[in-house]
Amino acid sequence: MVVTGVPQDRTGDARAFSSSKLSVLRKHPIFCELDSAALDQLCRYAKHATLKRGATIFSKGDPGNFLIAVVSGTVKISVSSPDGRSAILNLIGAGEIFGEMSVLDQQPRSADATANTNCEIFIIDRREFIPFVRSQPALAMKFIELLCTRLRWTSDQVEQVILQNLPGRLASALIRLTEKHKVAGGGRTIAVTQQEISEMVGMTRESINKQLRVWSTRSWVRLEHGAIVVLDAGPLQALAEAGCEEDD
Amino acid sequence: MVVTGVPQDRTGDARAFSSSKLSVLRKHPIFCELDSAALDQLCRYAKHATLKRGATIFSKGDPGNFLIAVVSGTVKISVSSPDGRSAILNLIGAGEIFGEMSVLDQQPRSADATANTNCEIFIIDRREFIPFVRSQPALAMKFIELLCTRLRWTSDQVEQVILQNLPGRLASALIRLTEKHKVAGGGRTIAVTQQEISEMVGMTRESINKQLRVWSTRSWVRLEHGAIVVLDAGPLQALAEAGCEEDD
DNA sequence: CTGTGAATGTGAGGCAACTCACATCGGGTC
DNA sequence: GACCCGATGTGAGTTGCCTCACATTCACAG
Repeated sequence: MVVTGVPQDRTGDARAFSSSKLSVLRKHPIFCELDSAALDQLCRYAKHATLKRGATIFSKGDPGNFLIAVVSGTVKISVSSPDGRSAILNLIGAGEIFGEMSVLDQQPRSADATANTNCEIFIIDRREFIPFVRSQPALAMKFIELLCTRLRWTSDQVEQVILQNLPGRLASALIRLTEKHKVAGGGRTIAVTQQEISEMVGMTRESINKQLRVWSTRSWVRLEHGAIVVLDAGPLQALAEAGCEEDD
Repeated sequence: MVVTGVPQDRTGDARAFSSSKLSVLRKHPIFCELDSAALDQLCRYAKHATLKRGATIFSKGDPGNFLIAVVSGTVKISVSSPDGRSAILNLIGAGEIFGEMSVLDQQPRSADATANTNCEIFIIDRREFIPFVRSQPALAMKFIELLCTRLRWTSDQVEQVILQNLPGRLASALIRLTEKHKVAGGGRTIAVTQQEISEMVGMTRESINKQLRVWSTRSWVRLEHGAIVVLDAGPLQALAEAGCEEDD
């Protein structure tokens, strides 16, 4: 029901991870300003787990009893229709947390979370976490910021999907993804498959592929296996902002 | 830039509104648990204003220096593309608040807000409000809940727009709107025009009209001027959950 | 009760994106 | 290196929704 097919902390010794837990949590923007004592307490709550690609972390409709910090790998947040199509709402990478919404508002999970690659995660239980938040007032403000970030991301997605056509949506998605992993320099590699992009923008893989091919002949992007490299963000930015214009 | 073409509190006497302010704010789920002293303080911060239909409250990209409580009327939260098409992200009715996101995270407005009907509103400035929130720890938790509600609403919208076809999207939108103004009883009237619905689901008014006509012949809905009455939510619910199925 | 503008109703024709049906490529594993 | 499977590339035919171009109805102001 919770983490399926996943042995939890095979060492059996929680302290074996406590130093790495500390260093991982300390780096997270949500927790980085906590004092050592608080971080230490949080580490004791955090349970370590490893997941195989494809493992279900939670499903839409589940009660939301825990939040998750991703140590390595990526997690896919998605919803799916009865006929098998699915929409990717977000991809959560190393150093990010997710699943906080249901923990905070006690409502059921609003989407599915699955391991998109093999993953290493920390699980923090609601029963321990909520009192912890109450004891750390600054943490509530951090969560407000996090929720605002999520809301902006999701609103952007609505805006694109409703207002833009294929080239515009794809360009917007690429820009959003390059901005997420803010790396300096011109060529930004986005580690997603074309299938994944297609599920993020709500169009078919075939259509996405054809558009990307066009752009690759113009050297706006380079296509690799399991990745897209944005070579020239300029024209893509222009397309993303144009709303529903031509691509040619 | 802020409230355009709007005389602010024409009486010139803030106290003339203080009792009504109090009664309005007290009713709001965000503020209802505050003690009288705190509510009183909040009322002193709240500036009263009336807006004509179509008035701009804020625009996408503006700095977010105030939050708004709607006393009467409805406010439209929308984004628009350069070619004039627009997408409605939310409709805010009497008793609700909006514009909190930019106030909380200090980022620019992510959408436009305009008076969808003549409105009466309270404006609360960020400079006064943020210290107030910090002095009322319970209020932060309330805002976390509010943001979670917004996030669920917006995620739902993404899900619908990506996964569903016209009948499914329209059905989902109608269900969501009936649930928002939770009124007991079978026939629920939704006070929106077909144009507005079309901008919420991202399809043309013509397409929406044709679908609604089909449903009205089956007595699932009744069409009125500026409103849609849901007579039988059952089949609509089924369509909304079916994802991308037929409507017949 | 008459004019006016917003909201609604309806049809004909077009096209962007989908569906389906493949071929190809790459990176693993045995 | 032989196999396999997931990812990518590509074309031909189909369709759901859009576009455009109107008629009609309602609400309200004068």
